[in-house]
Amino acid sequence: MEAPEPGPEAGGGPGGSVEIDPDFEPQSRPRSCTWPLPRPELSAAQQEAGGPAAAEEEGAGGAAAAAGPGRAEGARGPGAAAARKGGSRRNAWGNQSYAELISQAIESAPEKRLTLAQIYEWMVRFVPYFKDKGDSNSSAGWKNSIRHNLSLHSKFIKVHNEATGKSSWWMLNPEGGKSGKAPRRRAASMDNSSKLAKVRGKASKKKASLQAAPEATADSPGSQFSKWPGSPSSRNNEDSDVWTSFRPRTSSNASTISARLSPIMPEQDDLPDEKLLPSLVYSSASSNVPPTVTEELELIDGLNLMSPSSSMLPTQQSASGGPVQRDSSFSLRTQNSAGQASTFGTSLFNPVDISLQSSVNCFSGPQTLEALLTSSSPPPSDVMMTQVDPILPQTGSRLNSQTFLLLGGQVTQNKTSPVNARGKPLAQQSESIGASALPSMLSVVASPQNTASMPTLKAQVPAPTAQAVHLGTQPLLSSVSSAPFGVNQDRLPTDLDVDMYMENLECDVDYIINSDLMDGEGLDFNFEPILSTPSYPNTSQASNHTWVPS
DNA sequence: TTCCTTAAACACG
DNA sequence: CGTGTTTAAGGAA
Repeated sequence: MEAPEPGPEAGGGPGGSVEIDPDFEPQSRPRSCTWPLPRPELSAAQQEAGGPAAAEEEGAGGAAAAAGPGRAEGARGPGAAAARKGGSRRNAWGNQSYAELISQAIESAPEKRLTLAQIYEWMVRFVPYFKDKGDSNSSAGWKNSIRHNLSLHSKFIKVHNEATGKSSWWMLNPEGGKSGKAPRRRAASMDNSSKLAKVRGKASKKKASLQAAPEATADSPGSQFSKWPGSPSSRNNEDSDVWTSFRPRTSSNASTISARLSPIMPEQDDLPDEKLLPSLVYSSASSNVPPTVTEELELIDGLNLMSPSSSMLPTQQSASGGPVQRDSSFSLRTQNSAGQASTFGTSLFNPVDISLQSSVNCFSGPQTLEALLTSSSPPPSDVMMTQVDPILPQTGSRLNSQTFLLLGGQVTQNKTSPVNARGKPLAQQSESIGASALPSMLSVVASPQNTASMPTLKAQVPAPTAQAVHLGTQPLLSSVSSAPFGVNQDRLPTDLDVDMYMENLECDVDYIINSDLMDGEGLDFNFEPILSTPSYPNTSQASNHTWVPS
């Protein structure tokens, strides 16, 4: 039924269109990277094939056609065709599974979060196979599959997004459970890895119709804990709403935790199970954050978040972009904006990119997170600074934690909720704060460079999680190695050196690596390019990139 | 067997 | 209607 897709892609018309390359990254992406991401399968596929995207498409096309019709068989049917090539394309679009594609999509987003619609968009834009069928109309089965994958795998987490009124954000679970299962290891080490080890109980079974407990539908916004009591950071809470609501994914691994904790009562009873909780707890331990929150924080934290609302650093983007329309996220083609052309990547995802992430310790309060996550609203939209640069070679490990902690900590306090007076006062505020406060902290940190120097701080913070610092991310600059910080530097405290930046960057990278690849297990794929690719190919997504998937 | 895709039913706003 | 969740089935490695 929904396979009407016709032949568009397959045959016909498309012939010409074929190359999406040009398509998706017309000019905008050149350096910046709209979606910082690497082409999904292109690289891989191409690599193998060696060539011609066209071929790919064609193959795909054919496959596509087939796919529609026959359920399962469709999938592979085409495969044969593909197979002929190198023998690898599993699906019409390449080797990657939906889950992988989704991951890439999310990864590619500046903030690592995307709405369902955006994910679709991404698919359409980057994966040749879907290119033709994207858009509107027939929601091909692929969309269904996307949804299915999102829900199914614990590797994806859903974050409530109320600002846009759209659907929730989908993010990658730091430790995610790769596939729907696999409890993997729980973090034994307290370093940072703990994250949530989810265990998948899998007891789901039927939901029957209603009897399902309330928790089943965690949809309820955060009614229960959204407000979690006693917000530690009570300082601000004007907007506290629901922010990330974990998706309980009942049957999935996540469910475990969520089921247990989230369902109700953030109270302390959550400790029943020795296994999971501990992990969660650790993070929150220091603060009073309710378990639930903790969890979230953790997750989020892992991904990237920022610290308290104010923590942001100065940014510059705002200048150029000026008014970024946050909500317009969809306007993919926002290139128009005054020259910014940040490409839709930005816009697509969401203009607002936060920036700094803090670790849990900061406890910045849900609100913050919320804000950030939901980002659409009052967040410091403009803040952004570094971004992940592909370059940074080594891995710095995590010394930054302190840095970041510092920032976080202090900032946290400072901040408050000024709310905006104008439109995006926050930004301003942050700026100010950033300017004044940060510098000092930074300087402090900077000097030492090592952890050793700051015992105190460290002590304060439990820091296991502190790994992530990650500052904003903005494609805009994407300065990458070339002139990256120039801009930022302006605004940033002079105290810092490039090194600092580097460190930050490192963090990013490192962090990313950790989070994304961390397990390494199955993921070797993609994003790496980002990191590894030293220079952006600009448009060339087609060639180069040799990261081989294993 | 397990992983993955596809399809579809069902709930929710 | 779009989102999300979940179950089921078939195919491939």
